[in-house]
Amino acid sequence: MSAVGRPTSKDVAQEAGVSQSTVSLVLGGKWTGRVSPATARSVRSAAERLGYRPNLAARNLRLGTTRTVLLMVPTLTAPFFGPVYTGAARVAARHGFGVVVATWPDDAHGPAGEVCPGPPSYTPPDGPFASPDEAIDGVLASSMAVEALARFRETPAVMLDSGPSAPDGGIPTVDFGVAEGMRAIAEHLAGLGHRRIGHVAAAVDQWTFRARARALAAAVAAVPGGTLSRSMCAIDVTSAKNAAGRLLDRADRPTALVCDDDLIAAGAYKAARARGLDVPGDLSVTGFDDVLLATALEPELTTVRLPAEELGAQGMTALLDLLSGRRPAPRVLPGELVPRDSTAPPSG
Amino acid sequence: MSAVGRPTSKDVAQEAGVSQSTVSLVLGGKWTGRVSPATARSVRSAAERLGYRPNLAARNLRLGTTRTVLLMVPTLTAPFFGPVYTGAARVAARHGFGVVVATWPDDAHGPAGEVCPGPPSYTPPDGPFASPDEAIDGVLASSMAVEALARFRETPAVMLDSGPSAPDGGIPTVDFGVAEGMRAIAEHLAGLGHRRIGHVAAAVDQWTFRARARALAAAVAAVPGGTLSRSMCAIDVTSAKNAAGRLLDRADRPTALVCDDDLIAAGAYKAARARGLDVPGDLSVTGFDDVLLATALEPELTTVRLPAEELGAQGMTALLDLLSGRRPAPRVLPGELVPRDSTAPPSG
DNA sequence: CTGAAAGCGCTTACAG
DNA sequence: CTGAAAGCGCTTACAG
Repeated sequence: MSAVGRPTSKDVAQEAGVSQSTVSLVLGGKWTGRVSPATARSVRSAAERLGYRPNLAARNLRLGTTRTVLLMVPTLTAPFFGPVYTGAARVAARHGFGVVVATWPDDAHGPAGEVCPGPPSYTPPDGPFASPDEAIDGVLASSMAVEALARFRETPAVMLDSGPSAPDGGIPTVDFGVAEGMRAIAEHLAGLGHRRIGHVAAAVDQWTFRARARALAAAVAAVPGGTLSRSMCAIDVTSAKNAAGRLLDRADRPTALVCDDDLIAAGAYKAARARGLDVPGDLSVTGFDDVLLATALEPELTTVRLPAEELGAQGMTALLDLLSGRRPAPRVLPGELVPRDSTAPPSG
Repeated sequence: MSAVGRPTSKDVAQEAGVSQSTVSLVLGGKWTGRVSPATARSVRSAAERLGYRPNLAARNLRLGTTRTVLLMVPTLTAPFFGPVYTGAARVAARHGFGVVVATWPDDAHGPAGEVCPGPPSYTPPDGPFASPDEAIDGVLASSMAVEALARFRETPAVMLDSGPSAPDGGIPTVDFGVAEGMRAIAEHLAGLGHRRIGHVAAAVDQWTFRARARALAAAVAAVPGGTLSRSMCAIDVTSAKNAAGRLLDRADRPTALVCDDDLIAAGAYKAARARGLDVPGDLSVTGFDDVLLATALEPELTTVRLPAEELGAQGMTALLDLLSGRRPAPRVLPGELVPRDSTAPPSG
């Protein structure tokens, strides 16, 4: 073994008394019929003895491939994206790929000028140098604008939860059946007898929220006597509470609040209780996504389950297809209505 | 530019009419005083024209470093670890490092035999080959057993939220002041007049939970007349509800339930309401962590705020120190009691 | 069955 | 100020 640092295949070769190429053959699993079993055994044991781990940079350089895929998500702080990662990583692992996560830059940059004194200083070189996370074979981009993919012009990519792409040679997509989900909610509420619906909508410029708003509007319009009011908010409890409150303070108060997200529904609960309104007795509330929170709330939330882990898994499958030269067809994962205890017939 | 694939520095050199080494010097930002400004300009513009991006594998191989750090967390599905990543990534980015995330293997492997037909098949080579995520300079390991670090024997590592390490040359650590936090909760409850305390404890073999149990037991023992009962559960709402229920059904029902985690507290709320007990009128409940859920619940949860993002940031700072040859001192981030509406004096 | 050699695309002495 | 060359540690034809 060389004087310093990790052992290389050369060190293993020397230890085993064979050539470096033989080591590579054996440890790469391509030796059968080319290397004698006895030699193979001795190589393996030498590698073991030295604690040999191959240098991935060298292999990647030689192979021109990294067997690594980048998953881009808006944030890891929202409860939705953990499962997306989990699903993607599971499928990737089965095919010998790794997944690295990147969040939008603004997620990685907190308020300026805080935190931790005295780390080593490093000035990134000027010039068009890549950040470390770009040694990848492909990218899985979730819940983003198509334009944001521009920097990956040359990289095989699949878009997740971003809406259908251009029909002509567009990027492969995997989406949720958001419109069907919203329609199911509207029909559920209409079936209970609700007519005055309020939409507590996320003020986030993403396809998924535009699709939700569009679908809800259409579905309510299809209900005889159905009316829709809307209030926008950020995806946090306080903002949602305020937005829901605005709807509840109207003269023609809605009997049901359709929320764009489970967290927003939590805010709606608060707005209701602050006004002495019982959920679901005086007001029905629905969520969207079915994250953990939905069953932690009381009453448990009627919502639409979006299979986030499946989104990651299907997206990774599509990307692996793409990397193998196939053209995956667009996929849509159905959202499923999960009726729980936050919806009931309107009172009075 | 070569017939196929991305342009290399050689292509840029040819385009600019200079040598490859000059390109490397210029784009690496090490040219001042060694290359004429005019040449530098022409190199830059050639690189731009060709859309040149350096090959990271080659650079890593040459430099023997990847400027990438691995963050190991138990799961990304729990709301706690997103912020840890965010804090770590923010500090890393400031120093030109990237962060890749790995979860415990069991997080990446769902139920067998499901999902997605027909992806390209790949059999990982036998032998001691690394998975793609191991081309790293160091590791940040959160909330894990020290033993699990064995595979990183040779890799600089910092342990997060895993308890103090061996005093002699142990791995650097960043921990939360979990014991102080638990003590603050106990004192808060004692101050309100509570004596019969129930502990709804996470049945998870991690330092942080052992420390919570130990600290709570000691703090309750220090209260005159204080008694502690305990019930264990998994960290999910249903399991927590059952465990809390067992405590509430005892003859000497506790007047306060101390929960190891905010999600467990949500289960405790449910157990209370199922028995017609008002929180906090009939029963005080406390959580731990202060995740989003804490303020989504009603009443809002009295809990201990653990600065998860700061844990990631401080951990990364320590790791960068370590990579620079310094020995970071162990750090403890204080947990802060956040009194909200789920605690009150005991009734009767 | 085994080994010598080329080459992936960089960075960095070294020579001029 | 600029270029030719070595070498990081692999994989894979190719020759024997």
